[in-house]
Amino acid sequence: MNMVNPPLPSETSREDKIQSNPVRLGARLKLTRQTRGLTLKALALSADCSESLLSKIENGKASPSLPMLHRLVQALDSNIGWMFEETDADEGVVFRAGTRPLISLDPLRRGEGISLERIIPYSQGHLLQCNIHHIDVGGESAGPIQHVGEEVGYVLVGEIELMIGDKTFRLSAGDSFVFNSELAHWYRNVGNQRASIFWVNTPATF
Amino acid sequence: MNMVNPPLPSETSREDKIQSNPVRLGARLKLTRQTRGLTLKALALSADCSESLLSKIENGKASPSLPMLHRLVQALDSNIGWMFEETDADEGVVFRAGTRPLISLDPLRRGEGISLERIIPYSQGHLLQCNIHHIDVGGESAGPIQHVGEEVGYVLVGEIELMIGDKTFRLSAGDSFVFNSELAHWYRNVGNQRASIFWVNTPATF
DNA sequence: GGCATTATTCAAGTGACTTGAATTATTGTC
DNA sequence: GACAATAATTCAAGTCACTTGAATAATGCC
Repeated sequence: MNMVNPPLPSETSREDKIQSNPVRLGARLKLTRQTRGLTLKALALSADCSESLLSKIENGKASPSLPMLHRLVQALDSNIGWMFEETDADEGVVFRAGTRPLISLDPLRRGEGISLERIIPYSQGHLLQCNIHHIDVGGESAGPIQHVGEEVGYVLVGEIELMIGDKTFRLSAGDSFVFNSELAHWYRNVGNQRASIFWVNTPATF
Repeated sequence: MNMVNPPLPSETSREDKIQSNPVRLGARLKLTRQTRGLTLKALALSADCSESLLSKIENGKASPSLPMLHRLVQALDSNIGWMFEETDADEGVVFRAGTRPLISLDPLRRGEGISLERIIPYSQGHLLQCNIHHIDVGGESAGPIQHVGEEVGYVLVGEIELMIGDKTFRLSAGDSFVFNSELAHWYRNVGNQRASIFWVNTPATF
């Protein structure tokens, strides 16, 4: 190695050290927050920290302390483990039935008796969000998150009542729907068995 | 009808008169602008008007003069006609199983023994494309159309072989996949019954 | 303890968009 | 053609989500 020109000490090294991990963690946190339709302010409030700190964490300019991270994932109704989960964003991913990550949602935020089965893993670089919504008998979604974008779905099994805007539909297995995400929407299992909906939507950040 | 309490004259009526058409035109314009990735400022610049006017037009608070509208669609590389075209894009659309338009595809272009069932009607103004691919026994897709974007799918019934990039997967009912549209992809029915795949992809203009 | 490092906050700044009052065109009516 | 009425357009100010930088509080290491 050239002794006259030793490796630059500052510049990148500092940034890199900060970013090596945090940049991915940050991105994951951001994506999670956006998926939940939360603003920095809102998350900051429920995780009890400042808006600006969140901004820095999400952009890899700071890495949260463990207690902080814990409060964050809690507020996001996620868990620390899978913030670090490895995923392959740009090669194809195939998931077998029954092997997909299952997420139980905060009833207050997302609804009663609903769990999501992830079709598209959380990782950077995905354009779409896709989950199978499993709705227990009598379960229903909470207040809708309204955002720009579009939603498509297909009822795999069960009987549900779906409200889009001011209209109500009763859907059975095999029925499908599309609507603009800005329309208020809400659903409920009205059958006597667990219902499943294959649901795709464009992210809030569009 | 009660003559003592005639319908309220002002309040809503004025708003409604303004909004009746423009609100939809505005929404359409906004969607188009967003699809093009333009900001209000940018569009205002190239259509030679003020940012605030655009905001009002998009929100149905004003309706553009014809010259103005012309400059707008020109800047958006669209045309006035389809700004007024009827689509079910803005209200939700529900399709019952078995009532969806079925399209048999040109074997040369799309493949042998494949027909598509439209989940999202083929009208402009939709962000997503979505179809159920029905593949006859032994049927297979033709050369893939490669474009930027993302694809998600879910095997509803049957056994298929799916190639993504340089990998091959054998999928059964309930399995799902996601991949970047730029990767070459191809599929084939390898079972002994008709196979169906619920398939969503982002348009090229994403 | 003292010192460097880094997490965290506060306050100010930016960019995209919205709103309201003021101005300019358009339109209809006599 | 003139005169209101009405609505299109602009300017300036306001809001909202987010980012940045300097200041402060923790933390860990010697």
